[in-house]
Amino acid sequence: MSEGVEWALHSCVNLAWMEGQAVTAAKLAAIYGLPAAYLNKQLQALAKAGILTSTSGPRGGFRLAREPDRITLLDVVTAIEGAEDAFRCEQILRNGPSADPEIDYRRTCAISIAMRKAELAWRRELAGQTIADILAQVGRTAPAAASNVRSWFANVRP
Amino acid sequence: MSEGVEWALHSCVNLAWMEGQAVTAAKLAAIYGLPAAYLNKQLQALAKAGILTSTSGPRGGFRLAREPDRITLLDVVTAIEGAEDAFRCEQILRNGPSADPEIDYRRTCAISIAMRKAELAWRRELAGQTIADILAQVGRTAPAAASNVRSWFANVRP
DNA sequence: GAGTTATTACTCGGATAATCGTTGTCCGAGTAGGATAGG
DNA sequence: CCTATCCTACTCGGACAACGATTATCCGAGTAATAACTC
Repeated sequence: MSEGVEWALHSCVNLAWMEGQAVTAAKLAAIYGLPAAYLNKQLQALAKAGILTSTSGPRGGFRLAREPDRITLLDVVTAIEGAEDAFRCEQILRNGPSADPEIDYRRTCAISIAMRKAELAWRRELAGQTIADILAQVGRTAPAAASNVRSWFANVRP
Repeated sequence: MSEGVEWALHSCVNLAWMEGQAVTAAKLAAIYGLPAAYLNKQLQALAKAGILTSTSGPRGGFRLAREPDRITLLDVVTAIEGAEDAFRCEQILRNGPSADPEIDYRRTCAISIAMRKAELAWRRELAGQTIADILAQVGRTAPAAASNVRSWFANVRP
């Protein structure tokens, strides 16, 4: 899985803590020492997926497009990784001795079905967790994190 | 996910139908028109994981190392893809403003925990399905497949 | 002083390379079966 | 005819390239704040 997923999730959490204030890609990258231009690329993907909104020019940057409890982890992962399954059935049965050109083996092949079942379980788990859940969890285990991030963004050299 | 997973799973099913008779990598590849040398690589991984046994020389080949109901889909996927999680937490929090060198963020970071939870759901689903389950499912939907494969292996040019 | 305009610095956005993992290929080590020669 | 030895063909096993995706970088289009200028 792309490393950008981790960056995107942490960026969403940080943006949630900024409560609607726009933050530039450069600052979001600097907080963890990430390459700014590349993180920018990931944030663009999030914007294209409707998770973030972007504004250009001075005082511009990114902000969450909707409330944290409306953003699931699956939304973020799908925005970065794409919507297709990790296991993609190539229908190799079409070249086998029992092949039938009429059949769509992505729907009938027992292996494909079993793998898809596992993938759906994964997706269901991700869809059941939102950015708000992450915020709440961090609020319990590391209550200082939110204000630390806010003051860091306030004091960082522009 | 590597395409070799699909090949490995189908090969395991075909080997199960051969009931202990050794089949060469070349034949297993020819049945679906796959590159023989590359499939051989995947089968080696399965052998190293203890899922298959391999014998060299004439009349050699691969066979299942244990009964199909003792081989889970997770066993096969792990043998090909490796044991580490798809989402690997790089602990970027270590570079953040609230960093603590003592903390192992792979265990405490809320994002890491949430992603791991989804991954475990995926693994649980795969671990709950065996090659025998696939065989049973195919036996219901395409009863001719097993004998088709057996006669194909019997008649194929050596 | 207020409004308007030109400027300027800043930010995203997409186009462009570098790196790494997956995919694909090849040849050598080892083995088992069979042919062969001897008893 | 039986047995032991040699040989041959076959198969796995790991070492060696090619391709593609991910990772990383750079510069241009657009924008909003700012400063200057006019009335």
